[in-house]
Amino acid sequence: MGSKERIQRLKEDTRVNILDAALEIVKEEGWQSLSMRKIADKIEYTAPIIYEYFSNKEGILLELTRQGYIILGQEIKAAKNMHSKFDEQLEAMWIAYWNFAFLHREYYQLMFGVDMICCEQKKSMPETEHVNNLFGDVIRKVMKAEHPEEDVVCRKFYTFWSIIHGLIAINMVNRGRDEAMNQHILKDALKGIIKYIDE
Amino acid sequence: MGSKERIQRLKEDTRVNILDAALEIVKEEGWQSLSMRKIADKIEYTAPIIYEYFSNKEGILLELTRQGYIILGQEIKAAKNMHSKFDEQLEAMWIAYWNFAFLHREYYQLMFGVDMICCEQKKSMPETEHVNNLFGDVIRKVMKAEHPEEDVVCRKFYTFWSIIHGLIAINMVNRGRDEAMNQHILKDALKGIIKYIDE
DNA sequence: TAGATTTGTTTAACGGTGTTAGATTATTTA
DNA sequence: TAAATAATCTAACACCGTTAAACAAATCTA
Repeated sequence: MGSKERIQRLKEDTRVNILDAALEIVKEEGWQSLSMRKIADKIEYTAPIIYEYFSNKEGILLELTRQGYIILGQEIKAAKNMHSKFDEQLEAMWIAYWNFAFLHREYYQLMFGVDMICCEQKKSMPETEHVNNLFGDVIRKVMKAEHPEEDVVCRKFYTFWSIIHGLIAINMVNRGRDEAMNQHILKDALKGIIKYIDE
Repeated sequence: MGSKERIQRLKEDTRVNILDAALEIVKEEGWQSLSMRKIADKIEYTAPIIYEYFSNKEGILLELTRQGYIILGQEIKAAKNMHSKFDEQLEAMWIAYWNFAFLHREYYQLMFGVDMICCEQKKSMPETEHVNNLFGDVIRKVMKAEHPEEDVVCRKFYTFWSIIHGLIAINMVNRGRDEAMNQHILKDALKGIIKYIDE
């Protein structure tokens, strides 16, 4: 009677295999050339089988987006825990965000690419919310005011995010640029904004 | 014998028609659903005829990118000419950049979308260079140093660009957000960076 | 164990994509 | 008017996401 569960586990396996295969293809050939048939090839099935596990291609992308947010959340949390001062925490967290973008380039492109899909579904994803809250909490603590208005915290977060995302995006299209220069820009910008944060 | 030129003019016309049709489709349905056949439909030809005017789809996108840079360049120049002080010029230019992104959303997405094509060909496009120089010139003037190193000017430009681009990108995916808040963030960020520029 | 039922998987197809080669029509030239 | 050239289309190729139907394999039922 345990065979039910064994089979359930096997099914769960191919679900994971699909996601892994997709990511592997993207790493090799980019998002543009990810196709259902290629995924099927890689897991040694035919294409329609994928629809037993995901409702469509977007379903796969959405799941990978979730994976990305989970990884990002972990790495940001880890970076935070390396420091005790709030402003140092904040800086470390954004640097972790930056590193994530280049260490997991494919995830980042999927999660924050301009053209990208979803948007509505992404909003109602708890993993997204979680990452945002991680930043919100620390920003709130860095700010001098006792009970800063939620509005202002949100604005600060957006300002940060914009700067980092802009840096990353521009560095991704003009890729192969001077890495040292970028690190310099990043630290410069962070310092400037963190100082500027408690006005 | 003037008929040669008349025909040449007609050919030039359909070239323009192709580009116009493409842009119109994108405005109606987005970049995702732009197809050669739809363009052909709109100009009342069949698809293969387009290849008489452009080597492939990417050729069309590249030409539209160029158009975009020309418009952007004009609007930035116009904004600059409205002011005499250098720092005011710089602020106006970036606001013009911001406005371009939302006034010509499609162009902006094509020119600066993360996933996007080209990159190599875009580098060797004089129109791109021109826009960059417009900013470089003014940044150089705003800086206090007599002859600032080219390196530093470049870094400043990238910092600016990153911030604005990030703001725009994030505002485009989360579109329909509070416009007033964004204007506030934009002006805030600009003021901060312009002050910070002559360190 | 034989038959019925469910499950897993594939084949074949639809309508779409970018692109090319070849046939066809229209226009210009001699 | 006949030949040559230019303009345009038809048909096809190879790919894409997706679905319906057919098939095979395992499971359940009597």
